[in-house]
Formats: sequence, C-alpha cells, structure tokens
Amino acid sequence: MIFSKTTEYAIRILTYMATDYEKLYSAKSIVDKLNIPNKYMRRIMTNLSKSNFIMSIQGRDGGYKFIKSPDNIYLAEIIDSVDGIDKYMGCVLGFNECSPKSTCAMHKSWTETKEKLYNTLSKTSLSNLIKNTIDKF
Amino acid sequence: MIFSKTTEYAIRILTYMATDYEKLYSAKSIVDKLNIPNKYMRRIMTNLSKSNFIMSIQGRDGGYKFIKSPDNIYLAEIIDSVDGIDKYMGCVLGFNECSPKSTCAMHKSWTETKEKLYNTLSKTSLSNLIKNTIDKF
DNA sequence: ATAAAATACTACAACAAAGTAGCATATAAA
DNA sequence: TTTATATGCTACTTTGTTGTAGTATTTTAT
Ligand code: SF4
Ligand code: SF4
Repeated sequence: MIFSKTTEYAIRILTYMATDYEKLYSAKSIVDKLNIPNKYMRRIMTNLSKSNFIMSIQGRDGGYKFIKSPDNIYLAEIIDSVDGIDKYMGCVLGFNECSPKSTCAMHKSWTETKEKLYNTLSKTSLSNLIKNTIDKF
Repeated sequence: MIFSKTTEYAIRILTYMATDYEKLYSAKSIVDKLNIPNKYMRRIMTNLSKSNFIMSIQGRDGGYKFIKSPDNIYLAEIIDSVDGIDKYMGCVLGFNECSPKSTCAMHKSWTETKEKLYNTLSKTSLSNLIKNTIDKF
C-alpha cells in the first residue's frame, strides 16, 4: 500500500460518513459497517476529532459528525492530517534534499509525477469519492 | 518515503555502481561511499545478486558487478525485484479489488496517477539517473 | 441520583521493517 | 598449504506500526 493503514482507514471512514453527511455516526455503527478493528478505529476517530473535519460528541447518544462539508474536504488534507503529506512527497532515492546544482536526471520526471499525484489528491474531495460508491458499503 | 528503505538503498547502490558500470565493486567500497548500514547493505547486495542485474564474486578480490547494462535496467524492475511493484500499485482506500460496477469516483484519476508513476519508473534507467549526478557521490 | 450508552485515555501485545553481530564459506596470492 | 580478504548465512535486537484490553470520563434518560 502506498499510504499507511491508518490513513487508508481514515479515508474509508470519512468517505462512509460522507454518504449521509449531516448524520451523527456512533463509533459502533461505523465499526459494524466497515471492516476496521474496533479499538484501533476509536483511536483514529479521536485523532480525527482533533482535526477540522469532524467533531465528537461524548456521552450517551454521542458520536461523530462533520463540522465541515465533505465538498470541501480533500484527500490531501486527510493524508496530511493523519501522516503528514511530506511522508509521501520525498525523493525516490531517499535523499533529504539535493541542491539545484546536483539534481539527478530523475528529478524532473519524479517531481512531475509527485505533482500529478498531489494534484489528484488535492482535487478529490470526499463528495467526489462517494459518487458511484453505493455498492461499496 | 513512498518506497521502502530497502528499495531506496537498492536504487542508490545500483545508481552508484552505474557511474563506472564495468568496475567490480566490493561491498566495503560501496559502504564507504554511500551512507548505508554495513550489514544491512550486505544483505541487500546478496539479494540483488540473485536478481538479473548484478552478480557477486566471492573470495578474495571479490565484489559485485553488473551482468546487464545499466542502460537497460529500469527503476520499475528494481522496485519489483526488491519489494514487488504491486505493493505500490494498490487502491488508495486499501480495498483489494472493486468490481467494475462499484468503482468509485476516485478510481479513474487514481488509476491514471498510478499509470503515470509506473511510466516514469519503467522509463527511467540507471543510466538515465546518473547523468548530471557527479556531485552526488 | 442513578444507570445506560457513548467517547477518551493509557498501557500493553503482536507484527513487520530496519539494523546488528558472529560465524561459515569461498578464493586468490604468497 | 596457509593467510588475508572477500561474500553468504542465520539468529538476534531495535524500532515503528498496527491491533487489543481495561478503565476513566462524559452525558442523557429515567
Ligand atoms: S535530484 Fe534526484 S536524488 Fe536529488 S532529490 Fe531530486 S530525485 Fe532525489
Ligand atoms: S474503485 Fe475506488 S475503492 Fe475501488 S479500487 Fe478503485 S479507487 Fe479503490
């Protein structure tokens, strides 16, 4: 997998929640629907609640709901929030940084590839994702 | 990092070796030059020797050398040899496979992105990489 | 107030990836 | 044939990620 499990799970959870984006989802209802380990998922939810995407409501009848429209939540933001997008935007050879005078032949095409990837991620919103996914959950 | 450390190291080693592609390189000479943990690098070399890129010569005055021109060794092959390219060609959401009738809106752009990535990797040879990298080693 | 139903927190367990150590084996030069 | 110098192999350690367990806290309904 290109991204970490945690990131994959986060995207799946948020995508599922976006199918009825004003609803309040309990952790239990999400676990029952998606195939994500219970307690691990709780932790992800708690972390996501500290983001600007969703909020948690504690206590009886609590759960999670969006505080920002899924129209305006993009994959790149989610990945950045969970893992930090930089983790996936590094050099192929693992070098931290190359000075302009020592760029290798890979650099240009590699940079373009990464930009294309980043563009895809930063232009795809949760709302985009759920179109045509009725069969998925 | 997008790729595993092992893959990054493999690419760096082979790229370095390609700068003088007919030379026999001892493990020690590579370790001294590149910043890769000694024994870990040895293991990578042994594994690479079982690939079709390089061979090892044991015993005194031994080392490693190419058995295939770096002109014809592409990054995609190296990645495939070390980690298996499939590891990096999966779905963003971590799903194994989606039936044609349940593809999500992400699928098309994601597939395109992956293809672009794969194209870059499968068209960039080691020889391509070393051009303009004299400062690097 | 109390109980029920939810999330939050903390510590631990299991697993995989990365890195280390030591000994075995191979080979060429002396 | 011995020695020096190289790679090969196997088991271990460390570190990071993924997953589990139990308890604490929060809040609503009764
Ligand atoms: S120049 Fe080459 S080695 Fe340096 S960051 Fe760019 S791709 Fe990596
Ligand atoms: S349709 Fe969507 S969820 Fe399915 S494999 Fe393609 S990108 Fe992944």
